[in-house]
Amino acid sequence: MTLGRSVFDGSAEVVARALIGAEMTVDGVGGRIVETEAYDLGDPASHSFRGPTKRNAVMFGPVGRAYVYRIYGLHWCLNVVCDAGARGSAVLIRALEPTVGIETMVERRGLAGVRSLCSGPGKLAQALNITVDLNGVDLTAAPFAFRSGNAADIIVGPRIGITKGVATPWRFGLRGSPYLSRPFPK
DNA sequence: GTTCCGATGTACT
DNA sequence: GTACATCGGAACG
Repeated sequence: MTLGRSVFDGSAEVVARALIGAEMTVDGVGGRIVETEAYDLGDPASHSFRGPTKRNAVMFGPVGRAYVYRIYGLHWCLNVVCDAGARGSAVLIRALEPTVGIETMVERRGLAGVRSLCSGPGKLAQALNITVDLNGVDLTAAPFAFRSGNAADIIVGPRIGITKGVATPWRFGLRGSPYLSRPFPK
C-alpha cells in the first residue's frame, strides 16, 4: 500500500531503517530501496551540521520533501527530509533493486545489466532522472510514489565516503541484496 | 579481484 | 584554494 507522510516523521535513523524494503518510483520508474544512510543536526558528517545554507535549506523545512544536491560537481544525490520539527535530518537513498521501468533506466544509464543500474546514490539519481528540479518537492505526491515493502533482515554498518562522524554506524541495508552500492563490512 | 585517477559545481576557509 | 554523502575506466594481478 501507499506510504503516507508519517513514514518520514521520525528520527533519521528510524526513517532510514523504515525505508529499507519499501518501493520508490519517480514517474513510474524505480524499485525497492535496499540501502540508506541517516544524517542529522548533531552529526558532523551532515550537510545540516553547520546550520542552514542556500544548498541545505530544504533540510530545515517540512518533513517529507526531497533534498537533492550535486556531489563532486557531476552527480546528484536524493535525500528524504525527516524528523518531526524538521531540524536538519535527512535520509540518503543509496541503492535500489530495480523493479519497474527497467527499460527506461537502462536507456538513461546506458548499461545492459540490471545489477548496477541503481547501486549507488549517483547511479539511481541518473536512472530515475532526479536532478535539482526535484529539490524541495513533496515526496507524497507525483512524480514520487512510495509503497510499503518488507525487509526481512537489516544490516548496519559505517557510512560511505565521509571523513567526519565515521564512528556513527548509520548505513542500513537489506542483508544479502545483490543491489547494494558495496558490501557491508563483516 | 585491487588501486589509482580524472571529471567538475558548489560551499566554505 | 580545498573539500566533498561519486562514478567509471585504466592498469595491474
